[in-house]
Amino acid sequence: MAKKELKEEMETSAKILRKKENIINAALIIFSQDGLNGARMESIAKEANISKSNIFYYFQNKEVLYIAVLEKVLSEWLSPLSEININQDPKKALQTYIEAKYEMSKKSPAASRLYALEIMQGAPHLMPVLKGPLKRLVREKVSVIDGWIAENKIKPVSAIHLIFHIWAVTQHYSDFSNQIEAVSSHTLRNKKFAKGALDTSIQLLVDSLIL
Amino acid sequence: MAKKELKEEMETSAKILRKKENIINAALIIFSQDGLNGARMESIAKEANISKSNIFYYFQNKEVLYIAVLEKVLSEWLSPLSEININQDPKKALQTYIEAKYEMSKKSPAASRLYALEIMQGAPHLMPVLKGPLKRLVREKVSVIDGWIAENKIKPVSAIHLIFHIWAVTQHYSDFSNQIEAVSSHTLRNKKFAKGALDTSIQLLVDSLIL
DNA sequence: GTCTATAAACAGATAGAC
DNA sequence: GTCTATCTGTTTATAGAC
Repeated sequence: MAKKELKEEMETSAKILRKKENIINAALIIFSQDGLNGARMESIAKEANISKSNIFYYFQNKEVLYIAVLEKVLSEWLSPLSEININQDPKKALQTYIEAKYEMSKKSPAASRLYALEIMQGAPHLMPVLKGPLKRLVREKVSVIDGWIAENKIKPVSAIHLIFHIWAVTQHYSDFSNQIEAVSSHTLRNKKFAKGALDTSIQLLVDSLIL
Repeated sequence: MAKKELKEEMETSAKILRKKENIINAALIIFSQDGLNGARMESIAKEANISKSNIFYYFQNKEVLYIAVLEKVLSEWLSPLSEININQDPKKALQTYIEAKYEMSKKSPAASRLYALEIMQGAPHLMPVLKGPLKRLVREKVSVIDGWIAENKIKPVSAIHLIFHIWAVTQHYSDFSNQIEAVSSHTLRNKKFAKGALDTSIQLLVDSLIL
């Protein structure tokens, strides 16, 4: 019966997705530590609690798996920027954006590291996204910020460099947490320390621009 | 004759150092792209224009070479912070520090990336330096900045987070140059763009603190 | 679908000629 | 000192039992 077959197919499909999801999550942890070349399929298998060959049942090869991990990470990684628009209050909009970036870095440090590794290695799998959708998105937000300046709502500042500064800081507290912890004995997991980091960013990157 | 032998030994030694230097420079390029595990000795050999086995004549194994590269990078990487002291004018001192960090990132992007990769992978070879000399250095500079605040020379700010913000930005323009170039079509090699980056950092991280 | 066993390719390191 | 050839251990990927 067609209806039953369809239901079974959906269940199977959902099951496959869950299995793939499990592998992708394990792969994210390993790839984010060692990069594409440095990561070992054996380590991913161990992390996922399955056999190495089982991974190859779901993913053709290492690179296909890597790209699947990147795609999962990317969508959520670039989304908060989209929220900013010209009708918002500048202080509130920028503050919300920075908070969202901090929140993501804290929630998904592995995703942050993987993104950083990919970019630092020349973004071989990501360059089209950077040059296409991300570039358009940034250009759009630059004109929003320029609009605020033109309306005398914030002090003059280079919009694109402001965006880069925000990216720099939020990425740094996540990716360099080892150094930060070694030097200061704190990480973003410490609430007071996290508040200090965020407050300093707001003070330097937002409040300093408010007239 | 003793004098002649000594001279020959020194020449040999200098020659060995030059050879080692050549290998280290090639290794820096490869390690900074792929990290310790991801890098291939074959790639380093090719970059150095010698055979793979020749590298092993000068360096016992891959890790010894990696540590030699790290040591070369590290000394110059952490030095500019030392210059800051309480008797300087705050604006000038911070500005000079930021300029020095930008200059280094521009001059040695590979060194910057290698340092970032090592930190992101848990700093297995660098942790003692971070927890020892770097931590002491930072603590010292925090008290310099706190001194400026106490003397009402700059606005109140979290000194350690200010330092982290400066590190974040200078590291970012170097390590994420691929993303920056993809998005903005410029790099720090473009003088006008580099000036825009530096000016924005000074505006946000220094001038905003001046009373 | 998942596993064990194994093939095939690769990479670090060594041996030995020159 | 530098190279080519090779050894040895790993690692990706496949074959085949269950």
